[in-house]
Parts: sequence; structure tokens; C-alpha cells
Amino acid sequence: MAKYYDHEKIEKKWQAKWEDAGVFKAEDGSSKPKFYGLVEFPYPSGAGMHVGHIKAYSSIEVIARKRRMQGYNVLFPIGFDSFGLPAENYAIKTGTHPAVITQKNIEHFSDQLRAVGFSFDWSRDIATSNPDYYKWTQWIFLKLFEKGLVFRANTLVNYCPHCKVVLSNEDSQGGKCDICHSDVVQKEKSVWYLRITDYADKLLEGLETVDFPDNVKQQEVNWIGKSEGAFVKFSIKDTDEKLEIYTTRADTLFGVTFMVMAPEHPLIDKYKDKLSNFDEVTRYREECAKKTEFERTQLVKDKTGVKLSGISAVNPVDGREIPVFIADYVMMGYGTGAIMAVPAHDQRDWEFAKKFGVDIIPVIEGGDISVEAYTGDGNMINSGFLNGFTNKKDSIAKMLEYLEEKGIGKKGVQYKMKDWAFNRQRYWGEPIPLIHCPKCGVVGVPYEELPLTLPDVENFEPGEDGNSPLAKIDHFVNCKCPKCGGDAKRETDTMPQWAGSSWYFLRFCDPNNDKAFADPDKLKYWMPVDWYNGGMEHVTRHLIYSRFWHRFLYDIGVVNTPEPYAKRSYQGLILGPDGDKMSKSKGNVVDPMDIVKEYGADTLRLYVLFMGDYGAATPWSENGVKGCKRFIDRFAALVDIVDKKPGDTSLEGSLHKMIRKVTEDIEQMKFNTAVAAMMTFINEVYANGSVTKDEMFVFIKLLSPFAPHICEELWEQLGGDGLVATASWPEYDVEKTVDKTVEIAVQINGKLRATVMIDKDESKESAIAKGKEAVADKLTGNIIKEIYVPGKIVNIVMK
RNA sequence: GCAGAUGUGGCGGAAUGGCAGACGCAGCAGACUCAAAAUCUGCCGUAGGCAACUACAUGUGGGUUCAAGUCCCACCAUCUGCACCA
Repeated sequence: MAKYYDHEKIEKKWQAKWEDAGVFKAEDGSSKPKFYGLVEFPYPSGAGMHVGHIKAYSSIEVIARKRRMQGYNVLFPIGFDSFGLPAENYAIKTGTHPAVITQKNIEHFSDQLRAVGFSFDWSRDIATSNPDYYKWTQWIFLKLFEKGLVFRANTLVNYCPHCKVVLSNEDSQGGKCDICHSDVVQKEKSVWYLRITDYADKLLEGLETVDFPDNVKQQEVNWIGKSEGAFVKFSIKDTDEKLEIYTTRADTLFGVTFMVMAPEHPLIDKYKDKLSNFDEVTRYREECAKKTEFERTQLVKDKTGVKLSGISAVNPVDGREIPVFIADYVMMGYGTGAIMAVPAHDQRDWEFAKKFGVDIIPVIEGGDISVEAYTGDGNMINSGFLNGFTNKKDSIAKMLEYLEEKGIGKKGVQYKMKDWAFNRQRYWGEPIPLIHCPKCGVVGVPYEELPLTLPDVENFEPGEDGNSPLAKIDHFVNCKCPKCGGDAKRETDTMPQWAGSSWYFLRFCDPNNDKAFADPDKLKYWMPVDWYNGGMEHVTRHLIYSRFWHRFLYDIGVVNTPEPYAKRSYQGLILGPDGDKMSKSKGNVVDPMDIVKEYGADTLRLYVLFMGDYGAATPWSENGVKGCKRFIDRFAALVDIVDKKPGDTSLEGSLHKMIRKVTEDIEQMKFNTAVAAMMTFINEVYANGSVTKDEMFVFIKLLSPFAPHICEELWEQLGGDGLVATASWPEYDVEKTVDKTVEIAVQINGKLRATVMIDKDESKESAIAKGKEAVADKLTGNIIKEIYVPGKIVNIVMK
């Protein structure tokens, strides 16, 4: 069909025309209604774009183009998340500065994005590694520091021995380093944290106000992992020490028969002199320290532990003396790092008690505790003042009342989410703007000195001691304390990859501002993001982090909405043609640029949206691509039959049905059925042998968000006004989407027996009569019931 | 273990409780061609039948209903996330 168009030529032609006309430029403060559509900006990797990018961007692309045609002032920006390890690793290997390779990759990526014809507003292009940008990342960090949300702690952290970096929980899911996938180990380190747990409740509450898919919300709720319970203090016999635990079942206190501390619990060293088996305890603790978190949690195995011989605890409600153990099934990182064990009603405690021969006292009636722990509801027994309570809500409330009255316990809340480990011992990231002064402690870099720029270095390799490469740059490290003027040293760690992307959507509102991260009026006009599409893999990372930063900025009064994203959607993975995840090692990676070259950008865009349910993982099919190409060719060839039958109105109903279907399906991200509706229409046009020019204009408009280049070309050929990109979205007439006569099914006892044509307004009686006539020979029994569903079905129930 | 999702032809997938399989791919047959590709036309869930038609079919087993892929109960399988969370 090359006789109709040359895709390479027309794509370049129209991309240039759009650029010249500036049709995708968002207008600040326009009186039109605004629409802010956002896609997750890419990390500009050397490999260039992946088909996954195309799918992720095409959805909001279609919506943005449709919104423009519907009269909205649309902000659809793009930029680059350009700090990160791959550029740095490449720099280590080749000696090229990360800034150089990053710039090259950004240009390459930009060219590719333009070649696909995405309607981004390129005038708002940003890069997180640009000092004009990270100046404001540092500014926000200093605000967090000022408000006490930055703290330093010496703790066990996730550490990747291969990358030589500290990782956040989010970056070490499953015990594997997110960057190199090697095993993460636990290491004692002094690290900077952001107090994201202070925002746990706000992040939970915010979820109730936004339009996110339920599974996305649920995953965030689980990740935050709020649990309500109580902190209870147990005395250690013959000492003044108290051992505090966290429990969600304070009402089972009478069933506590032992306690367990995490092997890392700091109190253990205090008991050194009292312990008769300190050597054994030490050996066990060393054993545990060697294990990775993965080994410790992933392998559900036999309970291990050691009894602390020589000390015992006292049950605060009945004074019973109970043994204390250390065991690695208790984690230092959750609650207080110690638990009260109720073996009768907790399976883990039950297993431990069986193995170590500890008493099991039931306090809730039910189950068979000789077989397993009973975790259901029941009457309280063996529980002093709680005896006779029948539901856990009441018994917990009563126990809490008692604990608070006696001063031995109080209500408490715990989260699974941990504070955000925020420093990396790496070069290619935002320098953390803090100064260590021997006199004043930690002091923030003064705002007027921002950006604190990355100094040039010779060697990008992290130090063997786990120090950042910046630590070797004396002129960077040595500085004066802004408070006292004395000699001081700069923090040499950099921020994690996630910092720059935690607020980039704000910068798009005003990307060139050098007085503020964005002008308040512009923020007020554009925010919140109306529709944000991205990957499921970012739900517990980027999405949480950016919501946290944004909420903080709201609390200090510099942004105007508590939540940054009004609506979130996600795309399903594109799998390789073999149905496996695309990966270089499997050799099943499809390069989108090969598709653009061979079939054209329009075909690629159409295919990624047509290939399947947008939210589901779908394998790539080259034949499917060809099918989309065939459709576009058939579409282009329609010019031959425009007005073949002048004044022909036979397609009117089909046309309005298509407008309706495409208009509605796009809003629900049902792109595959929207495209199918257009394919159905084109089949009808060819069957009809003619299409009017006005019908073609409508068809071109509907297809233009998906396949904009060929649509502009045909629009021009047929003499359309201006650009399709700025034409108005077609309206449909509901009346015209309804057929005057319809074929309905005639069933006997729910089974299809015939079909019959009736008028759309046919009366019930008449429809049933026509139905009966069609199946007259089969009406052999007594008719019990006759059902008519207007325009759908006649069902005759016979005995 | 917990949370969420999914299960429909050879494949990707459609179906506000109302004719299951839209649309696309692949396949088969035909037209055009010296031929192939491209293009066009027709067929295309399974079984039986020349056919009209009939029976069976949406992971399995029950149920509700005039009517179930869709709703309810139980189970199986797969995927994703979290996971000794006290």
C-alpha cells in the first residue's frame, strides 16, 4: 500500500509541523479547563527505549490528545530521571564522566521519543541531574531537615556488598539488591533517615481521597502495614530493668509463658554478668548476624533460640516468673525487638514452646492446643478479671484499661514501613547539603549557597571503606561551619535515586524558575496531576516517596493540595514473543525503533494499545503488529472511496456507535476495544463501498490520538481545516446509536432456538407473538411463562 | 501464611445477568499472478451430519435464576506483592 504514503516521510513531516505550530505547548493560566497528564519520566539508559516505555506513555498520550481536542489546556510533560548507578558504573568502566554519558543518552532518548510522535511539551523538558533542578531537590531536603524529619542513626542496614551501598527496604525487597540482584547483608552503619513513618497515617488517609485502582491502594496499605496494639513493660527479676514488648493481643497476657528477644536486642549485653551461659548466647548471636535477612525470613524453618539462663521476667498481671529466650524469629526491626509469647494462641510461639519444652496455657476457649495454636475467637479462661469475656474487642479494651491504670502498658501503633534510609556512598547523585561541625553538630548548608554542586572527580569508584568518592575530594569536604565559622566537614554521601523523582511533577508546572521550585500561582493552576500512569513496580517505592514529599510540602504551605495525584493507572508488562519477561539474556527483547522503522510509529502506537487488556501482561506478537499495519493501510486507502455514493447515509448509525464506543472506552483505558470498534467500522465502510467526506473527517479525528501522523496526512489530503491535533473531538447522538430494527434471540427454556427481527419499539405482546411464530414447530408442551427483555430476547418457558 | 488478581477457541483477547468467542492473529479454500509476496473474497470452538440441524462447550464441583463466563458457596491452578510483623 506504499502507493498511499511513505510512513518515514509523513512522520517526519508532521512531527516538524506540530513542533513549528507549538500545538503541544501548555499555556500557563489559560482560561480553558486544565488537564495535567503525567507518565513516569524515564531513566535515560544507554540501551534507549524499551517497548514498555511505548506502552506506558501511549495511554496518557491518547488521553492528552483527546483532551486537547475536547478543548482542554493540556500539560503533558516529559523529562529525565538522570541520576543513577548505571551511568556511574559505566563511568567507572570507561573513565567517561557520568554527566557526559548522561547527556548523550538524554539526546538519544529524546530523539526516539520524538520519532514516536508523542505530544509532549518539550519546552518543559527537565533532567534531575541538572544543577538548576537538583538545587531544589536539595532545598526540599533542607526543609525536611529543618522540620526534624532527617535524622542520623547507627543501625543495622541493608547493605549490598557488590554495589557497596546502603539500601532502603524498598530497594532490597526479597533480600536482593534492586540494582545488581546480589544478596543483601545486614551491616551496622551510620545512616541518614527520612522520617517517613511520621507520615504513615497521612499517607493512609490520603489514599481515601484519590482515585487509584483498588489493588494499588491495597498494596500501599499493606506496605505501610499499620497495626494497633499495646506496649507492655515486663520487669526482669532482681533488676530495675524493664523489657518492653509490643502486642496486638494484650488480652492474652494471662497466657504468656515466656518472652523472646531478638538476637540483636541491646539489653542482652546488660545482662552479661547475670547470664550463666553468656558464651552460648554470644555464639548464637554471631550465627544470626551471619545470616542474610533473606535466609532468616524466607526459609520458614525450625525455630531456633537460646534460653537466657540466670534471668527471668515477671508477668505483670499475675506475677508469675517466666523464662526469657533469644531467638531469630523475633526481629529487631519491628515493634520493640522483644515479644511476650503466648504459645496457646500464636503458632510461632507454639512451635517454639513445643521445641523448648515451655508451658502452654490456654486463655481462649476453642481448638485443640495439643495439635496447634488456637487463633480463633472464644470465651476467655484462666485470665483473672477477663474470665467470661466473649469477644476480643472487649477483652482487649478491658486489659488496656487495666494496664494504663497500673502504669505497666499503653496503647500503641506500629508500622511495617520503616524510615527511609536516604544516603548512598556514591558519586552520581545529589550531594546531601549538610555540614558536620565539631562544635555545632550537623548544620544545613545555607539556602543561598544552593545548589551544592557535585565536584569533578578523577575516580568514580567507591572507597573500600564504604565511603563515597566525594570523601576523597579535600576541597569539597573541608569547609567552614555556617553557624560558628569554624573548620567543618561536608557530608560526602549523595541522595538515593528516588530523590529527584519525588517532586518532578511540581517542576513541570514551572521548569525554569530560579526563585522557587515553582511559582505558587502556576502550582495552583496545574496541580494536582489529573491522571498519572506508571508501573506497578513503583507502587511501594516512587509512589509512596513522592506522596510523602508532596504531603510534607503541603504541610509547610508551599503546595496547595495534600495529594499530588488525583488519579493513577498502570500498564501491564509487555512479555517477549515466547511469553517470558523480556530480557537480554533470553534474547527476546523487541526494540521499538525497529518497529518504527519497518512499520511506522503509528503502527507501533496502535499495536501496544490494541494488543490486549491495557493492565494485563501480554506477549509481543510481530504478526499482531502486521495486523495493525494492515488496518492503517486500509484506512489510508479509504480516500479512494470517499463520496463514491454521494449523499449516502447508510453508515450513519455505525458512525455514531463508533464515536460513542471510542469516546467512552478511552476514558476507561479500554484501548483494545476502542481500536476494535474502529476496525469494525472500516469493515462496514468497505462492505458499503463508499464513505462520505464528513464521515471520514470524524473517523480521522477518532483515530488521530492513536495514529496521529497518517491522520494528519489524510486530513490534509481531504482538505480539513488546520491540524487534526487541534480539531474538535466528535460528538455522538445517542438516538442515532440505536438501531431501528433489531435481531433478537428466541429461546425455549433458556436455549436458543431461533432469531427474529423486530422493531426497536415493538410491544411485548407483538415481540412474543413474533418469537412464537419463529419457533412454532417446537412449541409442543404447556407454556408456563413468557419473558420479553426489550431489544434482547424472548424466552418461552415450557413444561 | 496474608493481600490482590487471573482462569473463555490454535494464539492475543471481547461480552451493563439476556444469541459466548466482537476485533485481531494464525490456519484452510478460492481470486489475481508465469510464480511468489502483497491485496481481495469466503470458511474457521468441539463432535455428528451433504445440509438444515443436533449435542457438548468459558478451570472443577455444587447452588440461585425463566436465563450464569458474569451472582453465591466450596475447591483446583497460575501470576503479582508482602511475609516468623508479635
